[in-house]
Amino acid sequence: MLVTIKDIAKAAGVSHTTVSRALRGHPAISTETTRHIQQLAEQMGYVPSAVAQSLNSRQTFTIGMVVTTIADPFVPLVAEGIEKVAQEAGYSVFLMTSYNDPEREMTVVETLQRRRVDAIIVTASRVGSLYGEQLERIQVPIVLINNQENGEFLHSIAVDDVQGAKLATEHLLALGHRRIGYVGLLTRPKSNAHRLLGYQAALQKADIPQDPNLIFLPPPDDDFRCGELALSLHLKHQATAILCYNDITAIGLLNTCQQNQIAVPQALSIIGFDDIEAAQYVSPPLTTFRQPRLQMGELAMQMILDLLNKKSVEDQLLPGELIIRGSTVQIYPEQ
Amino acid sequence: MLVTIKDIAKAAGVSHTTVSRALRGHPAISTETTRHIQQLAEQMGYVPSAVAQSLNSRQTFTIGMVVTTIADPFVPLVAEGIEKVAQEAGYSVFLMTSYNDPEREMTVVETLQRRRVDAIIVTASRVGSLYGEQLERIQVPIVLINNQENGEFLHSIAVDDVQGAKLATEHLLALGHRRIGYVGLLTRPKSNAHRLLGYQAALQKADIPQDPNLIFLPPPDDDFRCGELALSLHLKHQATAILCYNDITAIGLLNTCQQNQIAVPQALSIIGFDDIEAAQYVSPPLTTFRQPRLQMGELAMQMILDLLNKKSVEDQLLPGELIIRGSTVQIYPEQ
DNA sequence: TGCCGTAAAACACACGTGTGCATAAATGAT
DNA sequence: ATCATTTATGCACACGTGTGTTTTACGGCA
Repeated sequence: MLVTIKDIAKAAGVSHTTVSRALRGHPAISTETTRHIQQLAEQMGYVPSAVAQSLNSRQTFTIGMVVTTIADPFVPLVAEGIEKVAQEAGYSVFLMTSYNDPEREMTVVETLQRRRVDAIIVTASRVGSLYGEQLERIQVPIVLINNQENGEFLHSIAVDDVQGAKLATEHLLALGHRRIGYVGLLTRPKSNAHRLLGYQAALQKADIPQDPNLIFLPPPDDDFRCGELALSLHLKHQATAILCYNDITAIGLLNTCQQNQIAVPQALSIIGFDDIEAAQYVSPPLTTFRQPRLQMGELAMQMILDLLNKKSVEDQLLPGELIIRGSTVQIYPEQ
Repeated sequence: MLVTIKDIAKAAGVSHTTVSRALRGHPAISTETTRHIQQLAEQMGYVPSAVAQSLNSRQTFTIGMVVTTIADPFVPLVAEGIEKVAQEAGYSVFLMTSYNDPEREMTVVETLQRRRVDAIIVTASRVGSLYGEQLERIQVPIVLINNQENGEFLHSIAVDDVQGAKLATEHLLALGHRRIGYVGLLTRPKSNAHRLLGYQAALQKADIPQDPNLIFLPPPDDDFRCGELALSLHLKHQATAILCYNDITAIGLLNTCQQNQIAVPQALSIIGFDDIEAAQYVSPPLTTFRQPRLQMGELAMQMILDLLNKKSVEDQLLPGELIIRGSTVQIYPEQ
């Protein structure tokens, strides 16, 4: 059995109250008693029960981190940022996966409530949008990271999708491309709309007429597979460059190009979004718009801490950064 | 404030005891009262407090998952397996990262103890080996996944490193390679030793004399960087194939080859270990030994459940599978 | 009518920790 | 020497839930 403050009290010949106070350095306890009790606690290997403390204080120092799946390449670095800041502030993190499965989403919300988490961070999941009412009933600070459709009462951190797609498109324009395609994903309605918007804004600013054939929205499928299908933008519609919704899509496209003997970037420039780890390893290495994932996690947890301290917080729209690698190149004049 | 069973009791005009029993379907409570109370609980939005239940039952239905970093490409899929099985069994998972930093490792162990987790799973971290005594004192089932140096009192799940390296080497031998190099990592002493063993066993079985120059153990560094350095095995020591400690190392090597105009696999075959996601995206796609990561996570959590149910369990040494892709090829006779 | 058995619900306590208040002892002031 | 004040500690209760035991009420039976 584990050592409790009552055990220490018995050993020291005092009441458990005194032990409790001595251990937290309460001024009303004499220096000598305090020292003695602390020493005794050390000897007996006492470790306070967070469970009992939580029950008493109505704070668990626990947060729920909801993700669609931790295996999504976007998620781990965000999780790392969250966990790091949380741990430093004395909070522990519950990992909960929803798989975009309604049943599991229900389970997750119910579990968060049962566990009495102090706050919730939802990353790239539908939970934030679909279960808004349930989440709100928990009466706990909630921060959403890159969520689709955010409710107005929730706090959020997101990367500036519009700006990102705009920068990426402008990069391609600067390289001389005029027929630039966009591959979107309907499974991420909000950020897809924003990235499309950025793409269109860049074209418009450069006075390039928009060709609807160059916007490709494949039916919902594997991200990678969507990239493979996007090759038609090049084959059928003469795109010389393609902006992909994310890196997985871009890598899928890259892959098909290799199988079809289409030289990247010589024949086709490809640009991704996110800058996942794999982006730098493929060949050619992928030009992409980097999302500051670690920072997003850190900021989200910091925002939670501020909310718990009743500080006022503001939603953040982070800038991101275009990383130029080998998959984009100046268009050949003869084309 | 949240609804408690006392609130329900007041509303129903009974004692909280009756409510508690009614909610869990105790036979001593009349069917009518039970129905009435359950209905009331539903209406009032009652969600039981796991904290209070834990204090009372001395079970938290919580496990600690310790990883070096969740950003390690090996980890997320293992974590997914753990979380999935845990959630189905009513357990929640604390994510704790140690970063191989002694101070944080101490914090993690202490936190696990404070939180009164029912069990612990340690993945690819030193925590399992270095803090054996502290962990043991927690008096809780512990399962280690692919750990370095396992203590004898802990349970473990690991992939068969010897067999994996042997299969990989035999694959290269079958392709006609005779000068096969091995790049190891000193930061993972145990699995490195095992993989080296498998490599040597395959050579011996094929009656190939061993050349110490073909075994390269770079000084501790970034896994990727170690791969880059391993190019010397080819340039200085005429290796026609190189077995790398893991995929990151293999990709590092692959990268250098491309920068130095060395054709892979024509001039040099490369083989990795793990089969991380990126392995299939690089070009040429990487031949590698796949670790069943999802399954490892699931098995680990299942083992925990068995241990908690006092079933006897056995340490597992899983087989893995050689995935042949494009980075290995029949050696050219003229070489 | 009195006894007993049974059903239904309440009482009392436990889990481990923390806090307001009362109490006891020690100190100082008059 | 007495009272006020400070110092140090203990008591009682709270947090929300669960369980062994007791109480209450009711009906059946002798």
